[in-house]
Amino acid sequence: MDRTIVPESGAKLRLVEAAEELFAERGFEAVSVRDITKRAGMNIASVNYHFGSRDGLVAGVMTRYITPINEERLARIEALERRFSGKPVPLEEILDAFIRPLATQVRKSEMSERLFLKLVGRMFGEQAAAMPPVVVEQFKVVVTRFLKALSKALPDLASDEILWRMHFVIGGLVHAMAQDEVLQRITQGASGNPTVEATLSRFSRFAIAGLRNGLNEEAELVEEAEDSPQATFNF
Amino acid sequence: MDRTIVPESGAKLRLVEAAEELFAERGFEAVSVRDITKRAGMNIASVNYHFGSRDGLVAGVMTRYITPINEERLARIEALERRFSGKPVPLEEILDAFIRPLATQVRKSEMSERLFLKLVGRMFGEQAAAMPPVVVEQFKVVVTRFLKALSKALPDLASDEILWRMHFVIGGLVHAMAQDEVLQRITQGASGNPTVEATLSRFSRFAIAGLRNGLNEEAELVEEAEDSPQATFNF
DNA sequence: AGGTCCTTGAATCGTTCGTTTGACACCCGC
DNA sequence: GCGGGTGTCAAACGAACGATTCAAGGACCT
Repeated sequence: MDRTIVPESGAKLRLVEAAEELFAERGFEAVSVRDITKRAGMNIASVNYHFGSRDGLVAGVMTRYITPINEERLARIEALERRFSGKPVPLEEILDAFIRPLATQVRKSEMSERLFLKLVGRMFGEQAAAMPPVVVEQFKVVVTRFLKALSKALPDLASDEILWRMHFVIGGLVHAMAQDEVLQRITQGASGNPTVEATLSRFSRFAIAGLRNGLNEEAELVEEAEDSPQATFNF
Repeated sequence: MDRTIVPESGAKLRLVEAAEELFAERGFEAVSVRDITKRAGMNIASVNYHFGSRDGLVAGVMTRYITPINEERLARIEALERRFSGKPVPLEEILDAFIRPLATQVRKSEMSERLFLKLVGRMFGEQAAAMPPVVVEQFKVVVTRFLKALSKALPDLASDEILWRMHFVIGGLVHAMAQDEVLQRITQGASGNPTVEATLSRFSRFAIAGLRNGLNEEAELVEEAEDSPQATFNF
């Protein structure tokens, strides 16, 4: 028994693939090992044999999907910093390096686009606390790296503020990915069936504006009252 | 037995209050009726007696918290439209009418600020599908009403696009509320312990910029390639 | 052919879950 | 003072859960 996280043997692979689909469809907590092994056409004991426990399988699924995304993020941001050789990388490029890996990895997946995005979205929405330490550590590296790049791109913003805005960005991203049926229900299907590319593109434009908020603007339209900017959130 | 949604009798109230705290702390699915009745100091059967089922209690909790928020949202947007008498309401005011009720209702709550926001955040993040029909219907009204106001405030934006951006806004809001420990962990506590007001204020500024993106801008800094704006999300 | 290791099979473990039951106490109007 | 709701109680229900057990299979090497 090799209890490696990323599966290679056929049996482990079949289990993760069955688990992925079910997790994406119903959520992590609503799927039992019996559901998973049934879909995979395997015995109930196989999960515990190959992954040690149900949590081990969950960790395997998460690692399998988040690791390549974060690796591509790091590769992209490093390439950008090399390309701009010390100079600040434009905000658009940084955010692109953060979001685009979701689109490129979805193409490599066996799952449909919709299920893939739901799965990744659910990982943050429901199971942020259950992420395997390897993934958490990797995510810390990603955040640190991107924070540094963002600080150079937005020199007038405190790093606290950048972190907050990144937090909002991630939230919108996760929500948009995992809760698409909310939008479908509210709009009664008026928004069509957008592709992953289109949705992420739409989101990118939204997020960039939010990240850059308050900078590089003429402030000619913001008729805000400037008094007590901290005591109220009336802008 | 009165199986009304919003509790009035002492016993029902004690149950919802105990349930609220536990749901906020651990999430909806991780709390059993035994946990709830134990904290409330009541018998296991009391949940089924007073609410019909565990789901009935969940619905009661949701209704109790979301209903006043949505009612205040509607009251605020109607007051704004009256005040501006047909003219477009400024975007800042609209978003304020959407977000501020979270802050005003949190003050009326018995729970701590942090738990309250986590609870409301979890309702959308985990349990969007389990919302009682009353709340869903009310939320549709809110969305419709705010969409109309936003369409007038952002006349150059298609209503599809506005809906998408509202979706992103709600996602960021939910994520910021429910997943605050993610930020805490990543920043290692460097961001301090912000108040609800400060967090919502910070978020409002972010969201307004995202909503207004592409409009009222000089576009002097956006060095985007204008070709094939749909096929890629590289801006 | 025999032996070893890896993998699967069916059955079952103990636990926890939401829910139900039936007895018991209380209160209040007739 | 007495019957009929109303609420609470301990106890138990059946179902589902993750995990474990142990025997049997099967591949591979000597």
